Amino acid sequence: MLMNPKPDSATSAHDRVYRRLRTQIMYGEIAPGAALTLRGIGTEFGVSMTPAREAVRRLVAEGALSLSSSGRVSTPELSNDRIEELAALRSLIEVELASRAMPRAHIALIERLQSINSTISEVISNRDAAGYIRVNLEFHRTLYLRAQAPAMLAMAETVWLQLGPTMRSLYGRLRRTEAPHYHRLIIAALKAGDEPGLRLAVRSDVTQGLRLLTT
Amino acid sequence: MLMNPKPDSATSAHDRVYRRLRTQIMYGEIAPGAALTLRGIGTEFGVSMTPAREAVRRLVAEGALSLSSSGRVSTPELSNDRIEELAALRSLIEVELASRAMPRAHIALIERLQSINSTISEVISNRDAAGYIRVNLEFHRTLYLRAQAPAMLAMAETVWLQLGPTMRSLYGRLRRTEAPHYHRLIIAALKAGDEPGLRLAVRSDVTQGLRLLTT
DNA sequence: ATCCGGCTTTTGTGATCACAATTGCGCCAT
DNA sequence: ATGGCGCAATTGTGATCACAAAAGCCGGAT
Repeated sequence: MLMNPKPDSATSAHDRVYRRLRTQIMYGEIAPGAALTLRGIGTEFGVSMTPAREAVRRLVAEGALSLSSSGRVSTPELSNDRIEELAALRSLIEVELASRAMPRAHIALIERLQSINSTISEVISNRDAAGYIRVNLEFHRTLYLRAQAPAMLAMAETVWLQLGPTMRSLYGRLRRTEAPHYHRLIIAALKAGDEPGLRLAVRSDVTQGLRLLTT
Repeated sequence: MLMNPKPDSATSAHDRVYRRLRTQIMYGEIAPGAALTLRGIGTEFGVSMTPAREAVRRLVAEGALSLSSSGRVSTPELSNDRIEELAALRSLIEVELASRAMPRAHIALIERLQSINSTISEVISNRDAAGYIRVNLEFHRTLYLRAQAPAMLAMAETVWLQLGPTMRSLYGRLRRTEAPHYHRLIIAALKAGDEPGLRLAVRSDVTQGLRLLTT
């Protein structure tokens, strides 16, 4: 007989290191260009270099960290061209995810989205950049999970990961005082069953941060 | 003064292993579900387990290999749902790449595409599945390189990688006798500067293999 | 004060080892 | 012949070590 082997806690050391690093990067808790060392990560998480190396390699493969020619690891500093590309990718993938999620979006999901959206305000008042990014992404992820498209969602999360360190400085410049306008448009389009409106709202929300680069 | 440090040959061992494995997987030279061992890979490439492990981890992170709960590594066997998702991703990303490449596509590029396309016929007559996949992807990559969008191209290649082992069996069922019809449509649209036609042709070419699943 | 040289320290890489868990084979009982 | 049990071989994981290269630092010359 196979007992349930604690599916969440039975993780290897490199996986723990990977997940914690990944979370820090995705939520913009590490500044762009910050340097990391394998031994430093190892001692920070209480493991040897081996799991630290594997976690770092994995994050490099996902574009969350960049590797200098001499093997040094740091969070990437993205060029404006690359940011534009990643925003375009977010738009392409997330519009599709939202579109696929819409037919399955029942009322409980919409209420959940409204609840998440309402917590954004208090995070904003605390000037908590990482918290803002986290709640914002939770809003999107909650919607996209309904699309039942794990490969697409993984792709979208990879893009979020690559944008993580940059988002912090971007949202830092953005002196926001209220919950994002486009989130309300997304919820309204979901309620109305308005698919073109949903696609437009998601595209607008995703590319909105881009304006900070050009202006 | 900084001399050019042989940018292509100065590679670490794990990178050599990674690239060779990646090529084999992307071009469908490994059947879906095939098992791999770290020690096996190590001895095959004349290195120890350490570089083999890093190469495998990297490929797992890219979705090119799948990891069982006990850490065993194998090429993934994709469900039909996942294949549909990946095809949809190819369509989204590659249509955008083609669209961005079109304004920069001068006559030399079109001739290059025609040249690549003409070699497909002879590969087909040899019943060389891996060769067919390789030339087919080279056709697409050549076009997309002109888009000057490295992040998008990397995303597209990741999808190709995930589909690699499956493509072999897919193209195996496809008894093809001539170069793909949609490649000629792509070239014609490029020549005519017909952007909607190009988008349609790319979308059709990319999702064409999918019909083998449903019929 | 600034720039250059050499030296020390830090850092990544790859090999090897000990260990635990899983796998898979063979043997035995029915 | 078949199904289950147990042992042996295989395999992934993580730690440690030796080594080479890169980075940072300190001092001296100009």
